[in-house]
Amino acid sequence: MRQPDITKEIILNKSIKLFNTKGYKSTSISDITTETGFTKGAIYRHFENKEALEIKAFETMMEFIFKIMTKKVKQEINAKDKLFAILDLFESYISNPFIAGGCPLLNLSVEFDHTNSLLKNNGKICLEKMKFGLQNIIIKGQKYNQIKESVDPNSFSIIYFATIEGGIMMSNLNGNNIDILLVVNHLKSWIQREICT
Amino acid sequence: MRQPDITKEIILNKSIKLFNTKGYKSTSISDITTETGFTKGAIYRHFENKEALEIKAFETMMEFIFKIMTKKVKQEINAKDKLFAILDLFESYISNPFIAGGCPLLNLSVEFDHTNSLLKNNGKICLEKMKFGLQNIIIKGQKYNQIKESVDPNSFSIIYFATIEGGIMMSNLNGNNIDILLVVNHLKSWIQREICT
DNA sequence: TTTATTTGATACCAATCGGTATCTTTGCCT
DNA sequence: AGGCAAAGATACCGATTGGTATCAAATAAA
Repeated sequence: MRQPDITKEIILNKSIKLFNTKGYKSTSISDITTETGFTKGAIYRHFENKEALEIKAFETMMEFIFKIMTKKVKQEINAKDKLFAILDLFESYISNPFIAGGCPLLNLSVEFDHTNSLLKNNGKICLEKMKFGLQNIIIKGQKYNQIKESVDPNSFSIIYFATIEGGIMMSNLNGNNIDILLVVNHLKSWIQREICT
Repeated sequence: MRQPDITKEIILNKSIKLFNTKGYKSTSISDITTETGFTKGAIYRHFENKEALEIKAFETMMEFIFKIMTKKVKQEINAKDKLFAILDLFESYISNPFIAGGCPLLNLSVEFDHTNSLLKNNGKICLEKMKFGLQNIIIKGQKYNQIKESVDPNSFSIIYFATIEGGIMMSNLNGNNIDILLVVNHLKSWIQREICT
């Protein structure tokens, strides 16, 4: 029974897994055929070329992450709990990742470091979007007197995100979640002491 | 005038540049031939295969970084200044990097994420070595009453290093040193307030 | 100056890369 | 049931991959 929509979804999901673990360039079309069980004919029917598949894969991953984060954030009512909820998501990232292979944004930023590709630009946009979301938590928190007035939303978002990413990198290299756990707890204590009222 | 030692050094140095900017897998032998002006014959005379060249390149990069860091650290006499000296090294990393293409350890950890290659293991060892050096600064600092007794050397080294790596990643993606500068200043203020006596 | 050895250039190899043209099969529509 | 468009399999393409065998030139040893 042929189900083209499902076929496309399988190709996309398996590609996501491969791209985010092996890397974009290191994943060949035949890697995808062996992983999906479909042939090149099927892949190239649903996606114009490899780059289009890469872009769609990255976009899908980031949308997925944003969706999870937004949901968790909306469940909390005050700024501190929102920031903590995001940290809790990453705490067990290595042992129980919502996407295999680490942070797609980190992976992309390293692999397409030197290039001027479309994909790198999409990464930049996602980083901005991420920062924007974090800044909003701070700004709203300040409005309701939950966050100190002295906190700069832009600086905070950069430090918060950079620290998480570094923790993911180290945990990924070590193959356990000791490092990310430490980093998350450190951020929590910092937020409690220096950021919240 | 043939100078085999210099030839080998040129091949190694150009490979370092290419591996750390384009990535190991994405750098082909012919990339190296065009960059060096030498042919495959020359490359394979001096290095057994591509993997051997990759390993030697990574080793050389890390030795270089360790040497610079050790020198800077030894120039300072107390723990706070040692920690600050390392941060100063990274502060202008993007605009004036000592190795092009970002942190070799970060790059390697992302590219060889899923593998069990020799190279990834070398990365793990370097991370441990880096942590060991940072821990030593803390332990000696505690001995001379420069660092609070309550500071755990292991946790500190992880948080310190992770935060720097995250800053490098973001600055690399954005193509400027705004992010790493912010991260460095944040770490300095944290060290001043929470780590030093 | 002749000989031997090292160095690096040349020409090739099979395997794999991303991509395409073509063909069979499937399932929907009339 | 018959026709037809869409879906996916097959077989191929030129280019590039890491790697090797061989050869010429340059240097060192005699």
